[in-house]
Amino acid sequence: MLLIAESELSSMMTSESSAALGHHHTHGMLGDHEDPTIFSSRSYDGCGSPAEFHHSPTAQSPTILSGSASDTQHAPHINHNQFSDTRLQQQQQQQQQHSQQQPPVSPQHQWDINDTILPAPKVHDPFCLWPTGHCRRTYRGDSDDARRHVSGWAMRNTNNHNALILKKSCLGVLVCSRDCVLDNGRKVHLRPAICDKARRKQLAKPCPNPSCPGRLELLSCRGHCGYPVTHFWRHVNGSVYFQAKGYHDHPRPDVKSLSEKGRSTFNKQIKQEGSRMLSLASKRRFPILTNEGIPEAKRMSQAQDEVMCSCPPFECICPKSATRQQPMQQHQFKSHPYSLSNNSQAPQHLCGLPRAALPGPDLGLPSGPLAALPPPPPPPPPPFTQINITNTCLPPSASLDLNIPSVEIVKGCYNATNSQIPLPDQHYYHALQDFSFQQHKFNGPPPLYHCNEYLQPPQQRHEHSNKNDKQTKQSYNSRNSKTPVQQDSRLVSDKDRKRFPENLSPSAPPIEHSVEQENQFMLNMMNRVDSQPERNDNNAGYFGSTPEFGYDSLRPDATQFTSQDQDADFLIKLERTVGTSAVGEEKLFNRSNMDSRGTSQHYSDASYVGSTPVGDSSFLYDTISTVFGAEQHLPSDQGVPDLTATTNETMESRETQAKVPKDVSKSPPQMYNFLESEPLAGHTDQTPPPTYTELTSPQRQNPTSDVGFAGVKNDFHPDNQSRLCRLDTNHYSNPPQQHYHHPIHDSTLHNNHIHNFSSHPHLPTPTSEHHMLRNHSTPTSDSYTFHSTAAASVDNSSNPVYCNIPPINHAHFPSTTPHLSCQDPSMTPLNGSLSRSHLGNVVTGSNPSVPYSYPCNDAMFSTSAASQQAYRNRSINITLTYN
DNA sequence: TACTGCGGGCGCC
DNA sequence: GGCGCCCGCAGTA
Repeated sequence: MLLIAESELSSMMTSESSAALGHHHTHGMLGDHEDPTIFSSRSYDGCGSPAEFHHSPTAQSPTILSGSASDTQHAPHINHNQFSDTRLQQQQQQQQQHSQQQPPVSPQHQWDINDTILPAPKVHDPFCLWPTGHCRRTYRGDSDDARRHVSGWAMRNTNNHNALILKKSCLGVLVCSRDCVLDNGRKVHLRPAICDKARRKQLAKPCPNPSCPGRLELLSCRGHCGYPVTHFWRHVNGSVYFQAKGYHDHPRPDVKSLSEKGRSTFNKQIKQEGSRMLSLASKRRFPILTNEGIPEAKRMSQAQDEVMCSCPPFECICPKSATRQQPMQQHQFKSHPYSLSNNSQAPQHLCGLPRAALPGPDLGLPSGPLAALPPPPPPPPPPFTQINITNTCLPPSASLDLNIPSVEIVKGCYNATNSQIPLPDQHYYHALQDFSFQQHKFNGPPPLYHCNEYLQPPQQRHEHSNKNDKQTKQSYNSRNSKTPVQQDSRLVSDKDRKRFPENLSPSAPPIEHSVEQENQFMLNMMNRVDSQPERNDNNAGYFGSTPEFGYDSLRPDATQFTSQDQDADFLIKLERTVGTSAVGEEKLFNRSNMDSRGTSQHYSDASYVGSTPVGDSSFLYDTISTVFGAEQHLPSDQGVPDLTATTNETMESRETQAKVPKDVSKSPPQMYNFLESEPLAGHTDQTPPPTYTELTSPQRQNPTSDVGFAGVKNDFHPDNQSRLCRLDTNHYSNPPQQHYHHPIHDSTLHNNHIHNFSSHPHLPTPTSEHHMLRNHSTPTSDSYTFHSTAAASVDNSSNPVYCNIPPINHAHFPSTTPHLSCQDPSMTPLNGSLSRSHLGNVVTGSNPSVPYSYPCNDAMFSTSAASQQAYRNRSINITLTYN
C-alpha cells in the first residue's frame, strides 16, 4: 500500500511536491502533509491548459488548486482521516469543468531543441510530468516545474556539451530481482537515485517487500534506439522548451525507493490503515492526473502539437520516421471514417499528444469508399456490469501493475508507421487502445502516452525522410548550430493565461462501419491502384514504407514480385482486413468509444468515487496491464541475479549491460503493454460497478478452445466469429489445434537473431496471429480474446498457414532483431541504420518463403527471442457481461 | 545526504 | 563532429 501511495504521489507530484522527485518528500503513504486533493488537482492542472496550470507557485491559481511545496505543507491540513470523498468529488467536478473549457494549449512545435532560434510560443503547454515519446513542449518561463526540469522519470544529467541545452537521460527504474509482487498486488518500481553513489546504495538494498528475499536491480531505460530516453531542456524566449526522445520501455518509477525505514513504515501502515489506505489510494488514483489527464479538447489541439521525432535525420530510426515520409497525406486521411485527425476518440497519448497523431493507414491514395460514407450513428452502448479477464499466460498470482508507462507494444505494432498494417488493423489497434480502463477514472480523456509524431508539416517530415540525404544532414547541421542564444528570462504575460474558446472535439469516429465496408474498401483500393497517381517517393504507401510491401507492391509495374506473390500480398492485406475486424471488436469499440471521450462525464458520481478498489475499473486496468506487463523478468532472459556478487559488481555489471545493449541477449526488453480505455457506460448510481474476476493460469486456459474457436467463412457467423488470416486461401479456417509455446532459447543464436523460424528445425513456424474473438454463446455477454499466440502451424499441406498478423504485443520482430532473410545481422546495428521494414518470411505451404515485411517498429528494440516469445505467448480474454 | 547543473574527458561511430 | 557515458566538482535543499 505504501507503494500505491508513493506511486500515486509520483504520478501527481511535480516540483511543488518536489519530494516526489526525491528531495524532501516525507516518505510514506499519503504523508500527513500531503493533501490528496491538492495533488490531484495539481496534477490535473499540470497537464491542463496554461490558464489552468497551477503548478508554479507564481502562477495564479485558486488556492485549492495551487500547491507549492510550502503550500502543501501549510495548506489546510487534510490527512487521510480527513480526506473527504465529497471534496474529492468536487475537485473532480471542477476539473471536469475545466477540462471542458480547455483551450488549445499549444501551437505546432515546429522546432527542434537544437535550432538556433526557437519560435516564441504563443501558448504554453501544461507541464507534463511523465513525458514519453518524441514530444516537444513549451512551458511557461515561470513554471517552477519546468525551470527545475522536473520529471516523473528518473532523469539524470547528461553532458550535452552544450551549455544552452540541458540534457538528461533516463535511469530507468529499480525493480525486484525476483519480480516479486507486493501484498497490494503491485510490483516494485522504485525510483533510482540520480546520484550514482546513492544509486549504488540502492542496489545494495533488499527488495522492499519484506517477504521477498530479492534485491533491487536497475532496469535501465533503453527506450530510445537502445539508449535511455533523453530529455532536453532549453530556456529561451522566456519559456522553457522541452524535447524528449524515445519511449520509456519500463514502468514508471515510484516516488522514492523504500529503504528499511520504508519497509517498516510499509508494514506499520498496513496494520494501522488497513484496507482504508487501499481504498483511499484507489480513490486518489483516479483524480490524480498526470499526463493522462489532459482534457479532450486540449489533446485534440495538441494533435497538431507534436510534430516529429527529433532524432537527427540521418540517424533517426524512430517509428515516426516513416510518417515523415508521408507528407501531404494527413489531410487525405481526415476524410476517412477512421480519420485520426478528426477522431475525437482516437487513442490518445502521453502528454497531450493524441494517438490521433497516428497517421493511420496512410493510403497514399484518394479517400476510399468509406471516406465518402458518413459513418452510421453508433448505437447506444449497453452497459456491462462484469468483466472477466482471463489471462491465458500468467498465473493467478500475477501482479497488478499500476505503473504502466505507455503503450509501447501497441505503439510499436500498430502505429501506421509500420504502414503494412492496413486500416482494419488500425481499427483493431484503436480497439485495444480504446478499451482502456484508466481514463474513466479521471473523468477525462484517455491518457496521452505518445506524442503526436505524425502531424508534422510535410517539409519537416520530408526533412527527415532520408537519412542519406546530404542536404538533409546539412540542413540539420545548420540547424544544429551552437550559436548562442541569449536567454530571455521574461515571464509570460498574463494574456497567455487567458482561456480559449472551448475546443470541442470532433464527433465520435465511425465505429459502426461494417466489415463489409472495409472489405469493399480494400477491394476498391486494390482496383484503383493502377489509376492512382505516381506516388511521391517521400510518401510511404498505405501498405508499407517499403516497396516490397508498400504501395508499389500493389502496382504490377512497380514490384518485382511475381504475380503469385502479388496475389499473396493481396490476400494478406485483404484477409487482414477481415480477419482483424471481428464484429466483436466493433462492439467492443462501440462500448468503449461511444460514451467516453466525447463527454468524459462518467464516473463523476459519488458511487464511482466511493467504489472499492476491487470494484473499481482500475482493477481491470491493472489486470490487463498485468497481463501484458508482468513477467518482465524472465529468468531465462535476465538470468538469476547473482546475489553472491558484491554489490558494486552486481550493479556495475547490470548497469553496464543495460546501458549499452551490446549483448542484447542479456537484458530483454522491458515492454509493458497496457490497454487504454474510456469511460465505461452505465456506471452510475443505479449501476453497480463492474466486478472483475479471476486470472486463469495458462495451464488452465486454452487460448483457442475456451473461446470456441471454429472456422468460419468469409462472412461473419453470428455464432462464431473467430477468425484467422490465411495466406493460401481467402477463407478462414480452423486455427492450429495445437497451440504451444516456443521453448525459451537462451542461446546467443536465438537471442540475438530472429531467424526464419520456418527454416529452423527447433522452432515451429511462426504464426503470430492475434485474435479478437467473440463468443456469442451468451446473449448478454461478449467474450473477446486478445492473444498473440506463438501458435505453431506446422508447415505442411494439411494445416493452413496463417499470415503473420501483427499481434497485439510484440509478435512482430523489433527492428534490432535482424531478420536474416533480408539482412545480415552482423551488418545491422542495434540502434540504427535499419530499414524501416525488414523482410521476413512467411511460410505459405508449398510456397516456402513469400517475402513479407514485418511491421517493425524501428524505434523499438528487442533483445532476445525468448522475451519476444514470451510476449507473443501472452493473451487475454475479456468477457463483458451486459445488463 | 542527495539532487542538480556544469564541464572535462573518453570511446564509439 | 556528434553522441553516450563517466567522473568530479560546486551549489543547493
